[in-house]
Amino acid sequence: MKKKNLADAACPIARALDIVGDWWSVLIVRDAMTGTRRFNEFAASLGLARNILAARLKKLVAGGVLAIVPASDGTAYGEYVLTPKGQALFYVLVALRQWSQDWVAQAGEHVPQLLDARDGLPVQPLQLRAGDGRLLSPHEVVLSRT
Amino acid sequence: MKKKNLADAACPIARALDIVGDWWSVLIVRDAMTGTRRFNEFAASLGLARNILAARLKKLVAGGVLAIVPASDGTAYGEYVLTPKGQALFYVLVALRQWSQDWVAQAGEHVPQLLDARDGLPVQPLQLRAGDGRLLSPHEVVLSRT
DNA sequence: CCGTATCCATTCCGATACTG
DNA sequence: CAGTATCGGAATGGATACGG
Repeated sequence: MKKKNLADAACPIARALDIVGDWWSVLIVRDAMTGTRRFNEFAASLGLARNILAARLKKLVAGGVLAIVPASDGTAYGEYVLTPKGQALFYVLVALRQWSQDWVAQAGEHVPQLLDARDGLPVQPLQLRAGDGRLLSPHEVVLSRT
Repeated sequence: MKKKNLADAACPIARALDIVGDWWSVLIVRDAMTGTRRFNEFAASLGLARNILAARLKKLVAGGVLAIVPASDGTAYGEYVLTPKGQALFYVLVALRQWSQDWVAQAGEHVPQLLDARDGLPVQPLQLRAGDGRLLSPHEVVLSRT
């Protein structure tokens, strides 16, 4: 049987997973946010096979997360850059990274800092706020069934 | 060749993906946050095969995201509940859901509301703040290379 | 340097039948 | 009700060779 298609699911979380629900796509977006732009840069940084990198890039372009721009230097090849839609995934990566640091921490690892591009100050953790502005912890909030 | 193992990757994002990097795991956690606890409840809600549901639940338990508690009613079977580590994934789901609603919106859909469990008020979007308290947009911030 | 094409192994997923 | 066992098809992923 065919794999289930989440693109037209009722739940927005499920639809998001249809675009970035796999493994490599998330890491590609992560690398794109650090300035990686070229095919071989992605391949070298991620260490994945060229064919599946090509497939993932194609899917991300089709999903509107990445776009191919003509070139920045003189070369005839395109570069993969994040669209605004792709840049908006930043919050997802921050949340994931924060969760991992809080709960999947590894001994003696170098924690990559999240920095403000202008002043270099470390960014504060993500925070959920209720309508009246007060902070919420996860167990105070309910995710309604879709 | 073997699939690459991200469990001991240097990047916290990659390590997180080793636990919840697949499709169904995210949806299982989402359902767990809405109160789903029993095997067949998950199976019915997600519509996935029983064998892979069993495998995913096992992996999530091994990863410390879910725990099996004896029973809440009288039955002899266990129930799957989120650990604190699993509850902390709430922020990731909120970010993902928010991104999807902002950028992958579907016409005429019913948007599931995110509510404060106590007063029922809708929750405000996730916000990133710099050290001095001001709001940051994604393109203002740099995710440093890992 | 940027991909595509091919081959192969592994994994994922669905359907179903079966056991306690 | 809660799984386990098995099967087949599809997708994923790695290695490599090839053409633009």
